Amino acid sequence: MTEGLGSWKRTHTCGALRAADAGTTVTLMGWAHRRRDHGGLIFLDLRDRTGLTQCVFNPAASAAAHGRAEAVRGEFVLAVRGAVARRPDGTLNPKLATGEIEVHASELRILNEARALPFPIEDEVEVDELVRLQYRYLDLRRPSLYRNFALRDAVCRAVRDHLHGHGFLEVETPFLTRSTPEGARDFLVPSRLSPGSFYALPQSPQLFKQLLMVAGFERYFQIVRCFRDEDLRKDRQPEFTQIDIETSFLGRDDFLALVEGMVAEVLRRVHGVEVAAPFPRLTYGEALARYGSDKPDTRYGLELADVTALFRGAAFQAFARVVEAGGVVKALRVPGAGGLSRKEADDLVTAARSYGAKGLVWVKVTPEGLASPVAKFLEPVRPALLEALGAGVGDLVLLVGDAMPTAALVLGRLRSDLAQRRGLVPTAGYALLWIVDFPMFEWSEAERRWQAMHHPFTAPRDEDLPLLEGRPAEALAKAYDLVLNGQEIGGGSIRIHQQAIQQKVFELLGIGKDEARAKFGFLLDALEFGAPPMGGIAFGLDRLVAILAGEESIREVIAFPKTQKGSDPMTEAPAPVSPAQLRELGIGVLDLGKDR
RNA sequence: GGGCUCGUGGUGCAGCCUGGUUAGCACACUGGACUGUCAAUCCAGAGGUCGCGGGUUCAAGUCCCGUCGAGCCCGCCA
Repeated sequence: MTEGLGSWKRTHTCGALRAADAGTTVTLMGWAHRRRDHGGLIFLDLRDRTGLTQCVFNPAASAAAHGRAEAVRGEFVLAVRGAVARRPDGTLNPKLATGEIEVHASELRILNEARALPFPIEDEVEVDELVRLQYRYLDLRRPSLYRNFALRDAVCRAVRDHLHGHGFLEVETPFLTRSTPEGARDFLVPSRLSPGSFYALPQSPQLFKQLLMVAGFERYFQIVRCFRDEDLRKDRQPEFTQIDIETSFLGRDDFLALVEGMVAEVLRRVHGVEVAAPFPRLTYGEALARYGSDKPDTRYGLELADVTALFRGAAFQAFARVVEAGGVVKALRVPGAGGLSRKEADDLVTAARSYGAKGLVWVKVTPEGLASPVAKFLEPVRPALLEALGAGVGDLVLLVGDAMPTAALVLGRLRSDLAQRRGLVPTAGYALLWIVDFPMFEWSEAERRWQAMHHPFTAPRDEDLPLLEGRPAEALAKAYDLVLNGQEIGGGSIRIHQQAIQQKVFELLGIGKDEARAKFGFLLDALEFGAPPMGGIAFGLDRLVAILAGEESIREVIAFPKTQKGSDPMTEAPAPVSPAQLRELGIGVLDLGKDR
């Protein structure tokens, strides 16, 4: 019953025809979106990626075409030939771009049939994500999802055009490379030619892009897949895409200006939005103090306050001891939230604990005074506390006493939880923000050693170089993150381009001379052969596109994403391989059984 | 590694708390009717290992334990 295209050529897409086309004979191709069979007349909405066109089959006009249309079912692939006609008065459909016209079909070819679908091809149908992923090729037929990929394409094109226009070269770097210490868990690939040895898939092209700068390429970029074997989230996939950029001979501010131009170009081209450059900047210390986050959403207020001084030697022992030990007391005033129930208050305490706080003090400001489990201890500082926060009757005040940065981070997360729950987050608009002056190192209590906050190749600020001897905790880095609406969309730094400083940083990170030589020898060598000053950034493309598309999850902007367990329900990857394949690679699989 | 939520015809859900008729509804699907619909309408029909395994009970979709899968979160993600 199905047939080929023959000599037919598609003349128009299904989203193209307008009233002005009335009278032309056209050939459309696409999928049978919906069929309305009136016994005599059959209406058939033909869909391609551009839209819908109503085709009318009239037995009086063409009995053959009408006969074939009777057999058409959902998602059959069709070619329709006929004359464009203005729709009769009263039958125009304002919901369709093509709603002023219809095609009076004279010929119909059924190019392929389709089984009954597991779910309808419609926007806003709620289908279990597992089923969507099993039939992803059907899921992707939904117009809203197609739009996400058109948007993703437009973002990539804007990035490429902008960077090419500024002298950048797109260069590919290896996927099969070597495992490096620090950072995320590596995906490993066994080597057949060197049994027992493994490649690692890159967590990012970090080292290679620096080597391209040593090579004198000056301006490099790549839209490139990166791999990290960590647990998944709605904004984290094991393979994801970065816009990776590196430049030579640019200081931090010149580089940031260049990046701002690119981001502005993207927003202009995909959304027609003009953003003002330079973007606002906040130091890491300020962001932490004011918002309790290194990626604050500045579209709403709810800033934190520091009330440490009020609790020094205070009656409230829990806080007094924290202050004594060098900790801080941070406060968050939530205007008009004083009406929360006991359960809501308890939930806040539970959340605060899960975020790492030892506890959370909540205070309702009522006409009768303070309502709180610890109200009587707070009474002595009540006037000072209310004044410091500008709090009044009806407000809720949250207090966390702890070491920095814990106290601020806990309140920062409660701040964003509460803003969301109370509907304070604007749904439109873009708040772009640079966070700068990150610390070079953070202390890992678990490993009892310093860790690089950004990565081990990040340069310290010139004025902080001396701090590397003895006071590394105070050294700040030439690192920067770009934050969009409270999400980190990019991060980078000016790199160390002098071997001696790189060696010193490795030392502080507990990477000994021999280990550094063994794992990064090629980089250390390169730094001795005339490395230019360099710096760069990497954007999380998936996150950026998800935000621009208004999607919660990056899975909505990745064509074939993985589930939270890292599997693909369609291909059923990962899957076991044959013993022969393993033998060839010199690999045996351990039986880890129940209790590994 | 841990916490929470979910799993019932193809899809989305109800039934579970308080065990006991033939597991119900909507959409999709199949057949029929219908010449202006656009979520077409009307009539009829088919379709279920209630994720899987075990237990309690006279009796389990329902209660208990385990397990698998999905989602969200904590840890993790330089």
